[in-house]
Amino acid sequence: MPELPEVETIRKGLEKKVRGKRVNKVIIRSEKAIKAPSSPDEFVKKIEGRKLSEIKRKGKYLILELDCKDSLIIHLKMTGRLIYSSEGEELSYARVIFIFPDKTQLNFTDMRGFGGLWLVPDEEFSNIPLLKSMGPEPLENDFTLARFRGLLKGKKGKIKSLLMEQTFIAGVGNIYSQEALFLSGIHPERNASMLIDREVESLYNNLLAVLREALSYGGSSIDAYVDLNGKKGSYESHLRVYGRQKKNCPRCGAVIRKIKVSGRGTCFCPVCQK
DNA sequence: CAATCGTCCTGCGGGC
DNA sequence: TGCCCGCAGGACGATT
Repeated sequence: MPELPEVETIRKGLEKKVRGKRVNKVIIRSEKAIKAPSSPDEFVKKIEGRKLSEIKRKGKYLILELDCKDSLIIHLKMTGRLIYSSEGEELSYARVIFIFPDKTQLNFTDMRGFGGLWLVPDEEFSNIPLLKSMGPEPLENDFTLARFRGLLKGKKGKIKSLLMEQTFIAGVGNIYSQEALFLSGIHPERNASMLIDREVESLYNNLLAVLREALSYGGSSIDAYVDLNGKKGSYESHLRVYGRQKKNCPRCGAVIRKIKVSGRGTCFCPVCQK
């Protein structure tokens, strides 16, 4: 499931491969993938002939600005992929295809079909409430320890659920919330209001560290994630607790446990994380 | 109001 | 061994 490091890897790929290109043709194979506008025909008409300008990211959303007032928003959810290929490739898998004049194309594929594309007026994002209420970007310079402390103030929920809330911090999901908590020695079910100063500082440092580290490896290929060239990330073999239930803790050797936190699978070391 | 639950979907793997 | 049930989960809407 692509989180910040994976989506950012794709964003960089898009910047390199498709930024500045004009979209000659749009093919929709799965109308369900088009979330806005309600008419897929309108989606096609508004994009064909337009040029892709800036490629941005907000949390786990990709924002492809067109050379008009509209932006193409993409969320990959669990199994969505964006694959850049030469024209004609990947056609049988793709739900939506964007074809460029240089005989290349951008394919949106999505096995489970939770992902989606929105074409919305620039910066309005009216159909996507979360884009308006998105929390701060953890890897930006203004995300300081003081700001993190401020965000936590008055928060009462389980720390792991809080980390995954996109309105709290942008782009953190099930993988990196678990990794950051492990590195900080904090049990995922601890109440956010009960963390002491030292733990908050540790969590801040480790969250940033694990996101940066994963980004440097091109993300983790959990589920279906690959980059724009169809290449897997290489961080999944470095994950310390995610998906490692019943295996040994890399730090103390104890058996890693798996529990449900707010209905989501969560791995942790019962010895290291208190 | 905040927390939790069900929903969408389908490939795969844990468990019998 | 082989098969199949249920797990996997981001975000949202409904519910309590």
